Amino acid sequence: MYRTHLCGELRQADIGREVRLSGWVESIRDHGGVKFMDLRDGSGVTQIVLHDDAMLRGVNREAVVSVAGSVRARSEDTVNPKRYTGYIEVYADSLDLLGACRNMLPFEIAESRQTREDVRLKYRYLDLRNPEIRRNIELRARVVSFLRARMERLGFLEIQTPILTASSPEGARDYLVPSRKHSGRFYALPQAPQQFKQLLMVAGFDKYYQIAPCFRDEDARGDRSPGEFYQLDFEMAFAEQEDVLRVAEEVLFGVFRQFGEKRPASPPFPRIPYADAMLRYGTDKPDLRNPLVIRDLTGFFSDVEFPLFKGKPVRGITADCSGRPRSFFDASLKYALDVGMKGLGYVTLSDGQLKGPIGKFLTDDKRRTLIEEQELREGETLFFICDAPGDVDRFSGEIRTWLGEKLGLIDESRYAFCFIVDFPMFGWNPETGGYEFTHNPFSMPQGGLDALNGENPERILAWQYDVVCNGVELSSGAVRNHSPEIMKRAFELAGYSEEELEQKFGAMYTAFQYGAPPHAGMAPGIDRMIMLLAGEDAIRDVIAFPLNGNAQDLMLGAPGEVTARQLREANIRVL
RNA sequence: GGCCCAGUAGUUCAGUUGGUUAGAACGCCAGCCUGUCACGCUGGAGGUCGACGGUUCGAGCCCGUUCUGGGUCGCCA
Repeated sequence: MYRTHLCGELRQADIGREVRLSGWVESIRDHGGVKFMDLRDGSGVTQIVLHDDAMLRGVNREAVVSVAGSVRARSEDTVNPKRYTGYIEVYADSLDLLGACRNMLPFEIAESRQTREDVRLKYRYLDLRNPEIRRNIELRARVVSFLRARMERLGFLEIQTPILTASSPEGARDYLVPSRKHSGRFYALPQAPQQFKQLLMVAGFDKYYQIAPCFRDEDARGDRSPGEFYQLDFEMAFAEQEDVLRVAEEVLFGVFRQFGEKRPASPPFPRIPYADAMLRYGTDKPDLRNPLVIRDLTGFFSDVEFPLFKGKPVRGITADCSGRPRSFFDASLKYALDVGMKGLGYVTLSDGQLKGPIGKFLTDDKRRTLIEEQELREGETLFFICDAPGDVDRFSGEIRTWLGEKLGLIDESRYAFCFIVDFPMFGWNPETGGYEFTHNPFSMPQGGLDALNGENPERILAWQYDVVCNGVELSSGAVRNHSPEIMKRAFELAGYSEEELEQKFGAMYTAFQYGAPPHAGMAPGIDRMIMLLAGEDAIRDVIAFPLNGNAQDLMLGAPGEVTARQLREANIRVL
């Protein structure tokens, strides 16, 4: 009744047809005797030609109308080659106003991205009419559909896990839901389906996945939604680290090849041990498109009389800065100071001589050694980063990224994936004076019980891994600890008694005593995946109805106040 | 919670050293226009300069407080 075709469908082959189109009025160009209307729906835009003033009564931009008419060819000098439908137009015989647009628009649909974000979010349904935003949401739908198909082809079963669940003692802040029937008690929304998926392994569903909503009450970032986000959560029984990484390679490469505007490198993705990543890239989420690497120069400087570097770790980054003016090096120093470094030294190999602020502290012998060991070529500059052991890696990483960007070394045409593996299991917390889990308490320590009993805890590695793409952390995962004995000992090292372990993770601890298979998994973030695929910088641009940075829904007004009766029923008194 | 930036018309912004009636573009309203496609032309309406307080003869502009938004750090096992 409302339409025979979509607005983006009609072509020259349809000339002569009687059609009916429905959609939103994108623009009206009134020339007096003849009027043109662009009619838009999700598929595209078609030009309508009208001659009757009465037809347009009450019709303005963004009103919803239905037009019946005939498809006609455009004359050669009036075609619009910028549109697929630009070789035809629809001569309107009648027009029905289905939904008037009564209010002045809060912003121009086509330029909504230039508008203040809080206004966009308040009228998100208008923002979503913008084809640029709509494309992201369509992309998201296709990606999710692809992920489901691919996971199922690999033999995974999608299982929904509860949204109303128990508060978990570790990790992020929970969203709490008061219980009506149990006064003073609370559900929590899941931060991740972690425990459920592991219990599914115990139950014998040996390949589980889910497009899983996750809820965490933490502050937002550009690449982190406040409140809620989605993960491609999966878990495999009778699997070790390599089994999981191969699934991740297949799925991620598949989705990035099919939907990405850039070129993903083929699997296998590099496996980089955490310690190497920190040394070579200064971060555990390196952007491998940046060819610069960090070298350890601590040994080289150990016998150099240079007070600023005395007794501290030193790192070096070699970059070709030839042709860069003095201001470039001043800017590099300014950046270093901005991020909290005390300085940034460098030497440049020029006419076979090392020139620059640090050069004069080196003997001729050391200069030769430096040039040879670092394989310095004419015109290249070696930057020195020196700071406290806890800071030097991070600062080196900042300088590596800055140099890569400023020197234009980042290859924007590709997706560079890697796995970071071999994360440390424990870290020393000077405040509590004890060891604590650095990542996930459910991870299996490498070396198992023997390592926990024999090794220095700080040297124990976990079967724990991250997926990183272009410097963005896409996922964490781990081989899980499925042995009650090992779990007990691991928690003991982190300062928990068996009673506390049972109290906090009772269901899992008990379940693992009834025959638990070895299992492993991960959970790539869907929102970040779409962000990379769509080339967006803000995660809100790939979510249909995102919360703002303060975790508010400006459209529906959440969080909002509730009635006294609702509070009474929930057994809540507001302070 | 800390730090940085921004709040002026529906939207995006300009606003000089503190000085007459706060401007522009787009949008909106009215009129004209038979080939536009970001149509064009003419005219018009539209402002608590985020709020409060202070300095001053005089504040959009200077000072203080506060609110809102964006970014960032903390946080995110």
